[in-house]
Amino acid sequence: MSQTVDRALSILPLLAEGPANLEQVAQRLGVHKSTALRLLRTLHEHGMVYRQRDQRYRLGARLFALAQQAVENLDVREIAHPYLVELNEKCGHTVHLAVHEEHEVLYIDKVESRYPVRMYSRIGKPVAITVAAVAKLLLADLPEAERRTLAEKLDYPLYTPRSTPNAAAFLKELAAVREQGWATDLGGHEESINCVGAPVRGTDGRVVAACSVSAPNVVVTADELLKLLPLVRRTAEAISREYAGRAPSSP
Amino acid sequence: MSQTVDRALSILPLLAEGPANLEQVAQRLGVHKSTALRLLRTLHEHGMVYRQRDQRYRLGARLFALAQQAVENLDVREIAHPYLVELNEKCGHTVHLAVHEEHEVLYIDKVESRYPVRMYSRIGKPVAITVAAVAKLLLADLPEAERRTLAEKLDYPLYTPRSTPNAAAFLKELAAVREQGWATDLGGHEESINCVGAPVRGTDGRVVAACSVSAPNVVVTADELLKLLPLVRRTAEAISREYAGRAPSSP
DNA sequence: GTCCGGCGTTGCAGCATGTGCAACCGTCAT
DNA sequence: ATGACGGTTGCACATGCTGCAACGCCGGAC
Repeated sequence: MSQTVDRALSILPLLAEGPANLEQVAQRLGVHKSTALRLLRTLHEHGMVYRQRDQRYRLGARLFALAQQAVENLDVREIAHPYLVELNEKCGHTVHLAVHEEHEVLYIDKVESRYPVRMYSRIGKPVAITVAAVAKLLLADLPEAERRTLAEKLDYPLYTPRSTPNAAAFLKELAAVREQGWATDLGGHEESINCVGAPVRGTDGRVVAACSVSAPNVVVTADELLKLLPLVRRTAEAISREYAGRAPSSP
Repeated sequence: MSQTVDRALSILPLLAEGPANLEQVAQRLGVHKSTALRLLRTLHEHGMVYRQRDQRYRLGARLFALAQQAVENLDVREIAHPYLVELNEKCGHTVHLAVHEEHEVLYIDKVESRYPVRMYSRIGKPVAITVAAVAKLLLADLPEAERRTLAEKLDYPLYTPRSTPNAAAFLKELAAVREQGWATDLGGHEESINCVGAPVRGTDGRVVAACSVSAPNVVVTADELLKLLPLVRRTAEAISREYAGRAPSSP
């Protein structure tokens, strides 16, 4: 729409391929040297490009700083919330969103079940890290070394007979979760409650959050809850797209 | 220099603080809504900004992709080379540049000593990972869990009586290196050869490479070599600045 | 040492292009 | 229904971007 800006922005992907000098830039843009110079100067003033010793241009530090700041200020909860509400409207059960932070996994959002029977959980509360579906999803994404170290540090309380008993079992479970891209907790925390969850991923594919649907046996059986898996996964993927900024946007 | 581009680029840091709608952007830029709209549209076409469901604007995925591609295509060796040559001209000894790659530490550049006595090493050759100064620098920067796992996997060949004997000693050495920001190898690989090295860091502070100066006892004593430490560190810092794109650039 | 070629830089005249305005539209809340 | 709000469109004006040509600097060739 704006020619000048259009040209200036076209320089960036070009420089991403590697350093280039003024003439190369001008040529690939199809403009006069002086035009390219002014564009590059403006980009330079904003720190978007950097001038090497040999005068060639490269992408600048500001670009990285911006990208980093943007990620930091991205609020998964804000973005995810409408999707969680939608998910709740479709299935009626309790919906959770959780993140991994400082050796803990925390609930950061919750949409209450529309059934009279509700489950106990609170936003900001750490989850049962060895059994919760969301915890498995978040920890399964850690690099192998960190996963092992963490697994060995944890306690494995036997909330129920189906709780994860020890580090070996936990690591095996995490490997499975990592592989399949979803997770469950079938009565591992409270005998009568089941969950299914799926990961929310950022631009780089790393898991930044996890969402889950939970319901007590008295409302739906585990088998029936598992039928919701595709819906949960689609929701998580929609959040991922919006979070990563890839969704098709309207005109 | 270019008003339009200048305004367009000013939008980015503004959006990095968090999502904003058209009017907010227009207001903070001090321009008419329609002007801001056209700028945002252009940015949008290039994927630099993303439009959320609620119509507000955010920084877009392209920005992250660009930043990532740029770091991938950054060639440390190319950037470092002139600095290594300069370092060699100042001290006369063999200068090495190494990176950490796939469980190995590799020499990727070398400037030969100007003294007749030279040391054996080859570009592309893996370094003695448990003793070399550059290896210590690169491994010291790994996250604690990975460092431990790696240290336990390694063999500790006794090249000399001063070689690192085992994982515990190695981890202790890495902790010291991490703390002090430089490393040595005093006869740990070959009895008569000493090295001092310093890390090259990227924008985010992570160590991306390490450079070192090596010299045999017959040319300079270890004490004398250590006197070069400030010079080596300054060189590594200069490379870091250039690599990270922070150096003061000429008009 | 001198010349030459390449590349970045500057000043300028002309007009393409970006600008602000005002009117229009869709949505939401009252 | 009605009004307010925010995004969108078309347009006339002049701003500020464009390409040209001339200049200066550096580095290599001979």
